[in-house]
Amino acid sequence: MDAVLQALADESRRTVLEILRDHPASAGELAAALPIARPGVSRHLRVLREAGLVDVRQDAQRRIYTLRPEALVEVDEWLGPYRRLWESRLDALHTEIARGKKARR
Amino acid sequence: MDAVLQALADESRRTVLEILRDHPASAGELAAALPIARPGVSRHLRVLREAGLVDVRQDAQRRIYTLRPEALVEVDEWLGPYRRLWESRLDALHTEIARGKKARR
DNA sequence: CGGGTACGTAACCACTTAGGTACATTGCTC
DNA sequence: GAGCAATGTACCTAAGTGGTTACGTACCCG
Repeated sequence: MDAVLQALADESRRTVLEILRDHPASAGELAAALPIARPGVSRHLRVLREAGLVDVRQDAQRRIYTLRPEALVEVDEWLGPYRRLWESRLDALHTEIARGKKARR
Repeated sequence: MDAVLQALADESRRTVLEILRDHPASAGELAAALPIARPGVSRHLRVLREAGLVDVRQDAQRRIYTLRPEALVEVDEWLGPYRRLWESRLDALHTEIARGKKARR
């Protein structure tokens, strides 16, 4: 969990994920899509790899990265207890609005 | 979003949120629950405040912090497109398992 | 085998961050 | 107003992070 959130805290890494959400991509492709140089991207990819957010497969000289969305399940689960809270708040808000409408009649 | 994820990347700050999930707490209480000194906690709280994750209310000398779970809606929304992916993967896995069972008969 | 391609890693620098100690501030109480 | 309690801020230091350039390595192709 910690590794995943740590990885997500950097925008460049989130961008990588967004690209991989569409299709697998080589390290070079990803580097081309980011405003930083290749070695930096390489390190970003390492972080994502170690956090379990991506998989790599080798194709001759190229390394093809693919998304492993399962890793985000952890975040989703962490969110669970908070989700209940904000949902009940939203419910309260809706009730309030409904009451407001009634009162305004 | 960035501010929120940045805040969540630190474990101490997540711990603060977990405490506040149960009940509002003063800065002092939170400091007592963490392994770091009060000034550090104060700074963590500032990050959380600026990310919109907590609210503060003043009660004499004390500052009472309360959770603002709505801020996490952003994370939940960001997760959306990935959730679809991992859910479809899990579906595929279940299908695979079902097929395996059939084959083993 | 020589050369080009696609990566990753090492070394280095600038900047940020987390923690601690010391101090300032605010508000109650006597 | 003096004194104590609760908290935030300033300042310092150690450690981590992101970026770059230079270099090493594996692989295909002629």
